Amino acid sequence: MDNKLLKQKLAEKGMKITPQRMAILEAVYELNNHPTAENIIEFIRKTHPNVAIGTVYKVLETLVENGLIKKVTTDRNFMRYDGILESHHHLYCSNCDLIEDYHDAELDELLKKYFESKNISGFKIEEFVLQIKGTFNKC
Amino acid sequence: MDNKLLKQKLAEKGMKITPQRMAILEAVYELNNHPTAENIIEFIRKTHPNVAIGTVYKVLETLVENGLIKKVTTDRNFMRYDGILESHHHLYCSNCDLIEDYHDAELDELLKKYFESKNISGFKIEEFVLQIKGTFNKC
DNA sequence: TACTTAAATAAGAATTATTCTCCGTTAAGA
DNA sequence: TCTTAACGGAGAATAATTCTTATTTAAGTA
Ligand SMILES: [Mn+2]
Ligand SMILES: [Mn+2]
Ligand SMILES: [Zn+2]
Ligand SMILES: [Zn+2]
Repeated sequence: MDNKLLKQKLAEKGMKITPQRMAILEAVYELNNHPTAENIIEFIRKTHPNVAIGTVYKVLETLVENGLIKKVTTDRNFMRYDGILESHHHLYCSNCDLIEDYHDAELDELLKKYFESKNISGFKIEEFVLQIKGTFNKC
Repeated sequence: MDNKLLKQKLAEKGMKITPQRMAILEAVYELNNHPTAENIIEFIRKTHPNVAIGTVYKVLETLVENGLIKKVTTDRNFMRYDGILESHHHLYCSNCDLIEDYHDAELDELLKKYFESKNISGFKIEEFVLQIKGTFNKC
């Protein structure tokens, strides 16, 4: 992804544009399989050897708050991040740490319809994420 | 839950029966809103003041491995646990740390049917967990 | 019931991921 | 160019979890 676009994404959210933010946002996009902070640090070190670890965590938090990336939960004790904002679900591998995207507009529609009819009392739904747990044949 | 039943559950899995394991398993059942290790430690301290923290983590891991409890993922940096084994989904509150169970056999059936028709190539599904994010009116 | 032993626990150190603090630097508007 | 609030670097601090080692115990066996 080119710098123009990265700058634009930050600017759209009214965020100050800094090299660190651009590098970290780009890393989340490039490392497309839900990278950890660790993965991101390793990646950006290649081009930005002196970015502080604390900065990476801070920037990731800020990017999440501003809706430029999302957190992906795992049953391990570290966080993972996702640069894909459009609604999608996740295939979690039971054998390894692989989390694959599962895009399915038909499923989204099905869920949306289902919960429109069936409204949950006392709760206002913002979004769904279906965790699909299982194993990949390749694993 | 009485001791007989707790013992039985451990025995069914071929696990050695210890007071610590019984207390921790009972705590997960009693603290029914997806307790953290911290919550569990606090709870069992009332009756078992000298259980080591390391033991709690170890036992929780063992209970998960043996399929007596499940982990519940959050976007915070600690794990939560669930004593309810039957398929169900979760309402995550965006305002606080509340995670409420959402049981819905109709939805389970819908998902099962949907993924039977639509099979995901190269992936064998074991279970679904739908994360329903939003806000409770009371929050 | 007493004996045996592998497995489990207590205590506390160590590790890991993440957050915080403080001070120097910089982006962006005037 | 100047100003300044926001940002980032360095490293200490914290919080959750894991590891290590010695001691204890559950549960099978004689
Ligand atoms: Mn994704
Ligand atoms: Mn639950
Ligand atoms: Zn795998
Ligand atoms: Zn709430």
